[in-house]
Amino acid sequence: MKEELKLIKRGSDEILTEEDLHKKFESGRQLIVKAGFDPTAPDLHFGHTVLLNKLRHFQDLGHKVIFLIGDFTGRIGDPSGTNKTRPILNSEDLVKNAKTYEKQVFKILKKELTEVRFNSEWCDDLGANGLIKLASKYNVARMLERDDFNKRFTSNKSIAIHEFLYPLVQGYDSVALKADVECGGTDQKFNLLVGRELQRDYDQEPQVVITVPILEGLDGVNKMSKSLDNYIAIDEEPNEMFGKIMSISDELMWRWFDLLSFIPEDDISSLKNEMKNGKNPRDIKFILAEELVDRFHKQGDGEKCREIFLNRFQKGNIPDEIESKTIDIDEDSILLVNLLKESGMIASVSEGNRLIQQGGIKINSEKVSDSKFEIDKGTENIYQVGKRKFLKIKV
RNA sequence: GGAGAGGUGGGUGAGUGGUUAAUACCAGCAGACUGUAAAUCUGCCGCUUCGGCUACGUAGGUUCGAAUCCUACCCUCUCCA
Repeated sequence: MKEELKLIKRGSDEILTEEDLHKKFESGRQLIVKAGFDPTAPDLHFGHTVLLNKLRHFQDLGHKVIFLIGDFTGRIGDPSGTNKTRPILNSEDLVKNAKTYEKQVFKILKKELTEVRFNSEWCDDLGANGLIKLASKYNVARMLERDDFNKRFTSNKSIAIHEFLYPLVQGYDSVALKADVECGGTDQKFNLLVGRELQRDYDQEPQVVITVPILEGLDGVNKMSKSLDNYIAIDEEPNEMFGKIMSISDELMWRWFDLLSFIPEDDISSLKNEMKNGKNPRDIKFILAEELVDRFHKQGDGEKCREIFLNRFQKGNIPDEIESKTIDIDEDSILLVNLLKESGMIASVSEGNRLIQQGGIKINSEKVSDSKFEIDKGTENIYQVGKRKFLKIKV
């Protein structure tokens, strides 16, 4: 029993309440563990995996995970401050997104212990009456306990009524599913707790709320999200993934070790010591990068990526595998900048000229300094833009 | 229903008739350096057939000249009811 608790506690921010969780474990039955996901963002990234890992832990203990896609709540829009109206997805898109989710999610979760559900299943039937009834279970004073609402309320910023519905509906999901446990990011704490309250109202045993920390994105400051473009998707190409991990700051690296790595905590501490004693932080970052690439791709891919990485940057070598492309032209020759634009390596001719000026463009490892450089028809060369964009182009 | 504030380049945000393709910061990109795509430093950061062209919510207008003034419209926010 103690072991179970320990596993769940690792990497969790809060467990509300631990005592309740203990009791649920004691009961010996299979628990229903719920976690909600946005229907619009099927690109799972590292940030999501903090939560998914936690769910996986429950599965390792034999419990059932409900992967809830909030298609109904998605229409409301989470009151996360910037609330833009979200597009209402048609059922076709929903099915498509769900499929994409499933494809990615099972890299972490066990299929046989996972159930994918949509909350429109029960929310659509709720109707106006049901919604009003649901709304009557909670009150404004309690809503305003939520930090975000509270801030906006006291500073006279607008809070739309429907924003109050979001936590309610999310909480109602827990009622509908008879959830025993709900996991979510720390930013979801309030919403998760509403679920607990509502279940009590519906004469259910209240769910245990488990929050996991929010992972900072590549910039090291903001939370990882697609819209900030500071994320690493879990189905990202191995070398790209490896490189992106290497690009995080040495400081952020430790945070990622804590939240993403499965390396025992003691080993992480000794790595910290090694760095203090002069070990190159890069080599420690390699450990993290390899572990994560291995996890989301094939075992051993991480090592390959490291070799390629070293090769490319230490020796300035050109990678072994380069995508190739053929561009047709009418004339006998084409301006280099135009060719690069055609191939999609650069966005505009102006950008190309700038890059040439700054010495950022190479052909077959030769730096180009002439912005009027022409490429003859019938040639095939390796073009390099910056340090990591390579393309073999046949003209 | 009444009163007010505001919409500027990817973001934040200056600029209130003329060296303003538009201050600054952030992000981004390149280069240098480092046994990291860390940190730091430097440069760049609308598009272009390099003559220009298109840009400051939208559409008109005033003017030699407007992001800056006028008119209408759209949108966002706040306060009072």
